[in-house]
Amino acid sequence: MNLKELSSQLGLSQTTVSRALNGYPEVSESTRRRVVEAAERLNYRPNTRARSLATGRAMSIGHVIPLSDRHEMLNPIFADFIAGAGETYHKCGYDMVLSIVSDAEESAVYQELAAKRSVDGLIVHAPRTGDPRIALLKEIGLPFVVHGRTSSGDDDYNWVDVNNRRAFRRATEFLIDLGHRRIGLINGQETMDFAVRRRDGYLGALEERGLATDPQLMHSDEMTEGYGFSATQDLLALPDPPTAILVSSIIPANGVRRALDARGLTLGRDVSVIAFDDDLSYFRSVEDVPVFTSIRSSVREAGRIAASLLLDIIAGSSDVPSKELLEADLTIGQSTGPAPKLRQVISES
Amino acid sequence: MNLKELSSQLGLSQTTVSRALNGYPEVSESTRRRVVEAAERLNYRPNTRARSLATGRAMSIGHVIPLSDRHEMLNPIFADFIAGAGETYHKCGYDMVLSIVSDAEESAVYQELAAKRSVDGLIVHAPRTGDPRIALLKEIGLPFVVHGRTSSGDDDYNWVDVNNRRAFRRATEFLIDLGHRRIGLINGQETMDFAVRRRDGYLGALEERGLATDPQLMHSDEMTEGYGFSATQDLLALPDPPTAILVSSIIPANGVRRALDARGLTLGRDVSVIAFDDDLSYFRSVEDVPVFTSIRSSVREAGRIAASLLLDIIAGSSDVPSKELLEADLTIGQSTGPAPKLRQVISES
DNA sequence: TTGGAATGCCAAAGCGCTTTGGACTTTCGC
DNA sequence: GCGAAAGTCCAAAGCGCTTTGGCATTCCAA
Repeated sequence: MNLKELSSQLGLSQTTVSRALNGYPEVSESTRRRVVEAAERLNYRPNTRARSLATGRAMSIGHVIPLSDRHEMLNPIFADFIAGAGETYHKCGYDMVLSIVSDAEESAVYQELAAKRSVDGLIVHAPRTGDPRIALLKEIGLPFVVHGRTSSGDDDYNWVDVNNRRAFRRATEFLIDLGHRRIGLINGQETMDFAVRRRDGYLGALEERGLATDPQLMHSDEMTEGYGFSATQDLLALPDPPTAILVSSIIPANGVRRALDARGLTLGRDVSVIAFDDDLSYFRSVEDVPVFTSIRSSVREAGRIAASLLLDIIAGSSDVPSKELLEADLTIGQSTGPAPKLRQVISES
Repeated sequence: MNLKELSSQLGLSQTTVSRALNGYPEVSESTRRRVVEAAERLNYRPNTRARSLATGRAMSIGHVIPLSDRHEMLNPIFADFIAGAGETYHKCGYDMVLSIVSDAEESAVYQELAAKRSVDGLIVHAPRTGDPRIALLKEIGLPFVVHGRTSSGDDDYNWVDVNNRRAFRRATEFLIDLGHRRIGLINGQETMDFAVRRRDGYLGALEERGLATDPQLMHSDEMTEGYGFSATQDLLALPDPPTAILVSSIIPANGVRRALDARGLTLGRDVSVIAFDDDLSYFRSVEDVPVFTSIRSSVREAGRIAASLLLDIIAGSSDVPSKELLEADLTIGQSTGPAPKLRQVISES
């Protein structure tokens, strides 16, 4: 069923049927009703490819998901982010086209998507510090929104990000207030911009409070469960191990807990842990008091926001560059408590 | 840069340029080289929408990901599956269009994708028992491949699935061989077909070995970390608790371990655990001996297979219906050991 | 030489839609 | 009663590509 057939069945011109369906004013209410009813009945939907060709708008948004070269891993964060973005697209009649490519191919894919005109805009995932993609995309001229930021001087692009620095500063201060003096950091890969900001927040709080920083307390890698486990093992093996650990994601945090359990240490008593929680659906706590004290920010919500920002930009109804900084909130769970020494003092008094 | 411009720059007709780029024989090698070189230099790519309109092929595959109505959750399995499928599409010049929709909208979305002609085929995720989508898609007439199966009588469709029944039968037998007599099952939602097959495998092994089955030992729900935790708590609270637990995914398995730790029980000694491991990248073990004894089957590989099967079907180069049953292998890790009583007997002798 | 196949190229139609630029009819103010 | 202004509809062009059908030219066997 196509427009020609439909309009001939209705005894109307293609023009009128098209206008009727697209809500143009120059068609009478009675014929519009007739057209809409017939379209419904015959299950007519305009062919997207033809429509796109005629309008020049692809009606779809590209997401290019980088696959870590070293490990071929797909960060679970993407799944939730994309779920959020997808909701928005669906509401606005856009499609989402997903390319999963290795780092090396990534810029070629951007070029291609633009040249082939198969998307009207792009979401950029997982920006690195000084990420060359931003300059590339500006040159290409396709509207884009970055999930995260990149710390090169140029801030003239659209982004949606969590206030990572502030979040980690606050979490660190919270631990310091609890009496912790040696605090470990199990960070994400510090080629990623978000990881750098988190480290900055952590270091900033330590310095401000006059505490020593120690490279031995700081780990950085891809945020897997296994990494959380082995980094914690390393931290606990130090001559002067930390009494608290800051973890960059809920997934390695599971590994942290496993390492503590293996050592017979109790989470929240012997070692305090704060995790950054992207509110990944399948890890959401069921308990009244969440397992982990965490800095929380819904990555799905970020997806929704980034998507509607991008659609606004494409529609021309948004000032550019457009930036959105989301705050994360600190939720107290079972995994934090006073530093052990302090705890002793308290119980002795 | 479009075809008209490119061909006028080359002083050739659009026909010839198009044929040159698409590898048709009726163009001389020398002009073909000239054309290819110019296209390269001017960064020309055919407009996908125009090309699709002309050829009638959308050159993209739809994935409709259902969002659980109750929890708005996105199963992390999808991420890895899609990563695998994406690789295949990318290699073959196809795009992947992703729709994330709530259960209720799902069939409407299929109808729409078909009527709008925006995809050449579909992958069906997470089939339920007697899933109505299969009949629907047959009626619609769009090629499709199901990831998993559905147990209604009709088996006349394309699918890629893991041999869930066999996998759970083997895992159960393995535990029985270790002396376990009461074995818990922490299954996925049993509205899902895969979960039913797993339960069947588990029950089949018990019955064959003459062991009693006990509904109290069987849990079924969405496979979150929290569910693994609370189901384990319930199991341990039974008057006659299980000495071994079979878990349907690595994610609730983390919750299982947490519950055991909380009770002061040691994984693999006090309670044995086997998890079904979809080989989710971010949970892959780093240890030499994996943490969990598991039945493993790469869901990413399943994605690759399903995608290339679908492309073959679209190309007409595959017999239909086409079915692929993948076997899962049992990998012995640290989480299993002889049943506690037996262990006593062994150490006393 | 010459007829017939290759070879190498092109003009134009067509994919299914939107949109431009009328054309015809009705309504309305004066 | 008449011109202007709405109101309602349509034919045809055009989006950028592929593909059909055909036209020259060259090559070779007869």
